[in-house]
Amino acid sequence: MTQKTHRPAHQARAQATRQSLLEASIEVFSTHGLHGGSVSRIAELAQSHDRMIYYYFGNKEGLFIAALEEIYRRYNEAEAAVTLDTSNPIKALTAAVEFFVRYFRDHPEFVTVLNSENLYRGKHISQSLLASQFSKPAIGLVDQALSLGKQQGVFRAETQSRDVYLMISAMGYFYQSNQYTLSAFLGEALNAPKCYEHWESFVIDAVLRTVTQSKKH
Amino acid sequence: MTQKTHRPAHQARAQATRQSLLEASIEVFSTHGLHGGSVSRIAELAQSHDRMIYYYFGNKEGLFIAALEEIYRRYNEAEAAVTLDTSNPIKALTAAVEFFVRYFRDHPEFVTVLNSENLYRGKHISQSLLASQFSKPAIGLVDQALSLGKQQGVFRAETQSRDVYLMISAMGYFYQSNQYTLSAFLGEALNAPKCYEHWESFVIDAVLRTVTQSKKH
Amino acid sequence: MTQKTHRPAHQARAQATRQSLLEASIEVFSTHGLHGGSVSRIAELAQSHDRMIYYYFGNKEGLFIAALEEIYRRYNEAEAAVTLDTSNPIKALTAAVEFFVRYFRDHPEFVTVLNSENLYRGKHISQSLLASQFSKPAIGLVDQALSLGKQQGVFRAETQSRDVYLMISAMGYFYQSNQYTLSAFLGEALNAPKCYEHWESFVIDAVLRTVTQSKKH
Amino acid sequence: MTQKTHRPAHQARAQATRQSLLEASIEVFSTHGLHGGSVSRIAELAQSHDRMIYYYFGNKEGLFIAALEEIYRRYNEAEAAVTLDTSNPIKALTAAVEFFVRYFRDHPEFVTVLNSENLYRGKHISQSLLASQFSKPAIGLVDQALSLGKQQGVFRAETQSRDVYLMISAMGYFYQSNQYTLSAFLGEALNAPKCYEHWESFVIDAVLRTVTQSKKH
DNA sequence: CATGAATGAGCTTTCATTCAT
DNA sequence: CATGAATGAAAGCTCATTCAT
Repeated sequence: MTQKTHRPAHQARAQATRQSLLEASIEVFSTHGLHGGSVSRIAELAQSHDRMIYYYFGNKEGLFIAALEEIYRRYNEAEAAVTLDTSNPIKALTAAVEFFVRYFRDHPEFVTVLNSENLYRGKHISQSLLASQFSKPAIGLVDQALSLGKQQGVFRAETQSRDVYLMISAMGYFYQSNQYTLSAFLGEALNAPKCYEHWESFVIDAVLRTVTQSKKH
Repeated sequence: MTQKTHRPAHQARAQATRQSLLEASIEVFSTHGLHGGSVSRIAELAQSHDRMIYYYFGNKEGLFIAALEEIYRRYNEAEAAVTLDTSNPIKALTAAVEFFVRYFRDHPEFVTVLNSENLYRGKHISQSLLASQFSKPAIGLVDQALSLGKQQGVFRAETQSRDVYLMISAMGYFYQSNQYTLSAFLGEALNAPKCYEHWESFVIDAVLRTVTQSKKH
Repeated sequence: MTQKTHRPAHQARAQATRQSLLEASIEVFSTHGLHGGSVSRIAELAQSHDRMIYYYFGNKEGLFIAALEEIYRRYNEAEAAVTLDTSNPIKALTAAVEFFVRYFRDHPEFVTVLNSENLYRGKHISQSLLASQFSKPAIGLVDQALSLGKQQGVFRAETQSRDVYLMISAMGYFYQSNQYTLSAFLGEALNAPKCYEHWESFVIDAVLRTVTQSKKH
Repeated sequence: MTQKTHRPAHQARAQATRQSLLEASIEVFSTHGLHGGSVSRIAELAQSHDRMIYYYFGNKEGLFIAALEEIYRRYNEAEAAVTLDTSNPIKALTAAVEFFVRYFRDHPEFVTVLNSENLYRGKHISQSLLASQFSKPAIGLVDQALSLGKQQGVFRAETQSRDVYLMISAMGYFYQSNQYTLSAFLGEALNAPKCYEHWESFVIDAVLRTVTQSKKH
């Protein structure tokens, strides 16, 4: 019994250490990549020790997998928190687009860590046991809005949720992911607020035009 | 003067060494990133020596800049080689989309090296003197097709080439760049030919619907 | 007093833990040496924890000393279990030789742990309090056989038990200890049964020829 | 041509670096074993840098293999330098025994490095390309003396060089290799000069008695 | 009696880079 | 134009050990 009274304090501290390492790893991996981010820098940022990374995550790769799972978890969590207007499919789809575009803009670490993972050909996500959990609900938001619109005859029946989800993701993700080369290429700073707003409305427009029933008569 | 007479042979060999190092660096940087790709591996792949990298490119960063410029040069070159059907704007835009989507698919090194550059916030492209050369013609293909369509009243006048270029790039690039995480996420292999074809036609459809004049009366 | 009543159960469990750690340490030290064998591997093999090693043996060196004492104890125990034919000195000496040669063959951990101890110049055995206990009876077996032979006038009087003991040990130990380099060196596998038998009979022959009274007239 | 005049100085220095690292490795490996001896300690002792070990020997294991080959080379060289009295087989065999016993005594690094190699089950010697070179001449000395004695009818015809070589090696090697545990065990310092001399004469006596034709009539 | 958490020093190895010829 | 030699910093990881329950 004495053990049980003591353990919580122990575990709380342990959990704090683990969490700060995980947090630090996301920060470091997202700014330097898997290879560029060193365990010592992560440990330092977490105000812990290299050794603890091996204690909690086995090795650097294990930490990267944990970081990957964590950013996916947050992504899903954020998506699950969105509630759409179920009466108006256009409003609903617009809200969905806004969510994705803004999520990528506000979470650059999601974008860069995923790029790292893709550089290594997805070898870590395939090792993750939690990955399958995340795969399901992801398209949910788009699917919801699309189904609604199809029912009401506003959206074309043949449109696939998967394609629209990819379209939205692509346009939101790419804009954030490649902002530096694009800015140099196009000669304008893509991260300027005005620029962002313009892009967001363009994406909304493009998506709606893509899924909406053409008005013929 | 005597030097000049036997320079050519020298220069040819030197150029070959330089070129093979550049080629090898694109290969290595694209598969391991800037940090993950080591100079010794590049030298080995080029069947040359580390020292030569410093001789020709100053340092690793200089080599990366050169690699970056090279893949951009090839990208522009490929784009310049495309000739559009100037009579039919829809055909022309379709051809442009096909070019971009296929270029990203067939040149994964372009995609991964650009991702590396964006991870480092575009610090190398901004150092490049040749970068400005590449910035101009890039949107040309899209602009050409779009202008044509606008003239003929097929495409909406308010559509901007920049936005459409970004849309096409995003959809082509993202599909290639994130194929590994997406495949895990969606539960299907995105690099399967059928999958590719489906996506390509979806992108064409989406782009056309986005730029086309709605048929009202 | 209450403590004493439930001690036995506690002690039995404790003894089991201690014993399994000791056993595991012999296994690990004998295959990896003192430096190469890590406490974590020992703890793992014993299905216990690193911490227990410090609890029971103070530190890694203490564990090594205990392992050393244990293999010596077993060696002495095995020797004490041998009973010689007291009527026939040649048979007795032959039996003694067989015991030693076979003991080294069947207990490679004895050989390798002793090699480790000698690498460190006997610094642990000199710290052992039990070491003196083991020193006495060791030569007993050889001494017994030799004395018998001397009494009967079969063995030369000037032969010293110590020298014959060393001779037997050397030939048995070296064959086992250096089997890998010797096998590479001689081009034949010394651990083959036939090879072993040949060597054993050669050792017996050499020892007997060394101690036996020359037949002069 | 200019290159050729410069190279020798280069190579001489390089050879010196390589040699000092090799020398230092023998020293360190022989006193601490393969695992216990660290590359940094070796580099320090050689007044060079860790990095140079990897430059010249690939890795730690490569250095160990080189060290192993070197001590074997020296052993063979020393043996090849011995010239036996070809007229007197007893003198010749005595000289051979003396050589081996003294070689092990005077070259403890040979003994300890070989012990290390045997701890690792000969995994390095089997990787060595030079190993086969050393295997041949090794028994030569014993074989020479033995053949001579057999010709003259002094030594028994059925005695095998291999067995006698092993016998001599075993008695010389074991005495040196296990001197620390034996000293503790027997209660006397085996490395005392008097002790050594006694053992040497005992070995000579034992070997001669083993191979000599019994005087029957 | 046992165990999770933490620690700091040390390990082997690889890195990008420079020197001398 | 090219190459062997050298360098110092830093990488990922494992080590034996101690602390606090």
